Amino acid sequence: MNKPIQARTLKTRAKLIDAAKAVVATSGYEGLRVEEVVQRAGVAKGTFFAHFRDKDALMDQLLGAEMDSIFDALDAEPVPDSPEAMADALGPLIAFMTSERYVFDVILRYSGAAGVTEIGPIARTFERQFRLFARWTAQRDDLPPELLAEGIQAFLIQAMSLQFCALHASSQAQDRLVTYLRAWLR
Amino acid sequence: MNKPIQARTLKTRAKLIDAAKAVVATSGYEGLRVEEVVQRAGVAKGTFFAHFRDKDALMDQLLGAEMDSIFDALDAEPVPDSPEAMADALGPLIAFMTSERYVFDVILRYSGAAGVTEIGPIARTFERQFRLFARWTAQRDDLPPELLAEGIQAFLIQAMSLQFCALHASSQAQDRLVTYLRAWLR
DNA sequence: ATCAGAAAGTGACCGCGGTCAATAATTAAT
DNA sequence: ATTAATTATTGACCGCGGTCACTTTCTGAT
Repeated sequence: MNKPIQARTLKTRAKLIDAAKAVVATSGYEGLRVEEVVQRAGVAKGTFFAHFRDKDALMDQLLGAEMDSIFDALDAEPVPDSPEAMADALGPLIAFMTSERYVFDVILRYSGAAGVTEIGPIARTFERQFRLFARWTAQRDDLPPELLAEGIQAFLIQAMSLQFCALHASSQAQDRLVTYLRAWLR
Repeated sequence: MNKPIQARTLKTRAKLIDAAKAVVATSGYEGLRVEEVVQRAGVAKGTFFAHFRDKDALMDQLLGAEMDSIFDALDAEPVPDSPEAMADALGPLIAFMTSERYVFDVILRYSGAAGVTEIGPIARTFERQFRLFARWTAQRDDLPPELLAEGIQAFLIQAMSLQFCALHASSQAQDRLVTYLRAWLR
């Protein structure tokens, strides 16, 4: 019933998030160290883990927020009318998700519900993604939009995964995605 | 030119692998600790890392070997003639890859070339998988088998990923895969 | 104002993956 | 057989994520 969140708590959490963003800005997501975050925030290490279950939970927040802003922009755009337009619209998302190998791994790991318990920010963005893709394919009558949307999700992951193979050059993910979508939405 | 591998080296490596398998048998892949492996093998910790770049490299070996034996069986089977038959044939692979969340994560992480440098056992099994799927779809004339094979790979990953979502019951991965394949191979 | 109980914060400590200078075993050349 | 060079092994040590018994701060009741 009564759960009065103390102002102190919000302040500390904000300090931690701000510090984390600053660290990411200079060292990247992979280079983030909890110790450095708490130093910048001016709190003890234990405090960090009172606010985040573990380091991944912080990543979940940071990456989820970043992806949310990307989806905000995507939701505002008109429905793309071709595989090329779709892949084009997904450019920013692809760029972010493949910006670091570590980022891609964390997002994949959290794309489903993280634990069995709680659904985090990243998992929520995958629901947004699903709804977006279902909207993009809503006017089709050959297959249900939900199925088409899941397919697009699968191909998007596939295209980005191949990005990290030594064999494939970078920034080709969009091209591969176009090939997949042409076949899937034909 | 001359790279005479000492007999001692092979013996130590075998001891490490055997010890690792024993640990996995009792504690699972996730429960494996390098310290316990070296204790069982009767060598020092440093020796482990002289034989494997890191813990993941050992996992690469272990998981890759396990998957290889699964593909040996798959290669011997006749080409499945329906989505149901395909999903059925993939049962053992799905069961293994989703046996532990940790296993699934490691396999995904190593499915592409691990580093830029070397292509490991797990990555090799994905090439086998690709060739197998291309063989399964070789007689079709609507789309190139390579593309169809990549699609099957994508949907297989998608089906297994959803397995780990809190929302979806277990052992449904095969059913989902059938739905995907019906649409993809229609 | 005072005090009890709850919530937030602290930092020494632990577990475990990974490193490296030193040492031991092996091989090849004389 | 002796020696020199190479290769394998060792274990003390480090980095970093995560824990927990304890202290400090807050809040609401009297």
